[in-house]
Amino acid sequence: MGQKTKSAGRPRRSNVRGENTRARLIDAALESFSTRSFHGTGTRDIAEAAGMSQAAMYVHYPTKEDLLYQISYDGHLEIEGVVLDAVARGSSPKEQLAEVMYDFTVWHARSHTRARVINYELGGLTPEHREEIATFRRRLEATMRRILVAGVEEGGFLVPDPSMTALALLSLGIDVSRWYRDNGRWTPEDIGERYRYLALRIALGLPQK
Amino acid sequence: MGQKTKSAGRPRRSNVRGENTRARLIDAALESFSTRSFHGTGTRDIAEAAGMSQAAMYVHYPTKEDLLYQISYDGHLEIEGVVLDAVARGSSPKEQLAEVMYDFTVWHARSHTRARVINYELGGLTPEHREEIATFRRRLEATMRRILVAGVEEGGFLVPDPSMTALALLSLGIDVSRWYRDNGRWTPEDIGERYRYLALRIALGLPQK
DNA sequence: CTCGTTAATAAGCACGCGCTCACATTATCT
DNA sequence: AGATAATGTGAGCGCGTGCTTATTAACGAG
Repeated sequence: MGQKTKSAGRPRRSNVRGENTRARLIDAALESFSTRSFHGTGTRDIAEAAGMSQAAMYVHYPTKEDLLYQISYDGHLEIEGVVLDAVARGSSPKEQLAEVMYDFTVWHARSHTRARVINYELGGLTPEHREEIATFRRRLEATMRRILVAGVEEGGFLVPDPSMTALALLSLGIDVSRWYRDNGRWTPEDIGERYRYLALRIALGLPQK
Repeated sequence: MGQKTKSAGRPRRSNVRGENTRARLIDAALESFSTRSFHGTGTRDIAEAAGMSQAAMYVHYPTKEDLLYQISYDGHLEIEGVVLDAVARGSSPKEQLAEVMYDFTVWHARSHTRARVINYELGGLTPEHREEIATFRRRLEATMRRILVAGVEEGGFLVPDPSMTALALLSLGIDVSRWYRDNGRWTPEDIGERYRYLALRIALGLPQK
């Protein structure tokens, strides 16, 4: 009672008709949030870049913040999928760490636009939405931590503080989205390979082939 | 000719009279930029937090962007000092890497407010100012790279790609400012020690004492 | 004491902001 | 075909934005 009806609840998924329009809005918002930041982007900019009137945007998203929320939600869902797939492919902690680190890093380089928004623009979310995204991130940290703990228990890993080390490994991948530039000297795959190597050195402490 | 006189040139350092006032403005801007982002902060917010009228701010800084520039400039100068001091304290690449990584990380945790602004709000700078800050950052990367290259040449380090590894090591420290929270479970020194250890494992590949 | 400089203010200007409204058009369903 | 809901628009509202202006007070040097 007395609750605002606006901007609450799950990401919307109404009929098919406006699907394409919504995708264009998301793309436009993504691009602008990434380069000019959430607060630096106007709703007019977004609508114009998506090729429609400003009011049309409000047909699909009730607030500008909802665009950011949708982007953040979808992005975190996607990363979670990437990471869980990578974990599933590995049959030992060492393999899992290698797979996760590679995919996580490659994703952050390849999708650096999206990654920048979902990592650095969370301050634009409402407290409720921010908290919802935070649980995604806690799950991610727990997944990484679990791999390290398993590796330690099986005897291969030497990791004195799995909690902080998990944070550090994720840090490496996340921060790629900050410094990565298209047309730089490395491809996302180059970086993924190097970072996988770094992760294994951190966990195993021995030079890897 | 035709150049805008405003917002150009080095950080200002006029007479002593307003020194304290300027410091208050910088502190207020720092706090607000850090939590609400550059574009999310109003000049009225800054002035009020600094305990003066909005117009008084313009006596000391010609634009809001100049506040950000001053913060960024001073911050990068400070980090550069921290890093160069650490390098000077080490008498071998291994010692230098250890010292730099510790101090760099501790600084980013301890000064996470400043660090967040100077790492994540650079998009608010004018292109000229942004470029000026970029040279600070290139120098920093070069310093780290030089340590790694020296360590490889002296035979102790196993680092296949010093450029990317230098970036990764700096990444680790920088990203601490993103996730660090006061009253968290670790002190800045805890994180510094752990990260020094990570750096040595990355460079040397062997478990360190 | 005078004069130029620095510091501070209250008021306000032009404009851009997020968002709404009344209304038109279009697609879908019965 | 006609009803219904979804999709789109132009105009505009109230307000907050960065910044300026006119003015006054305090200060330091000659």
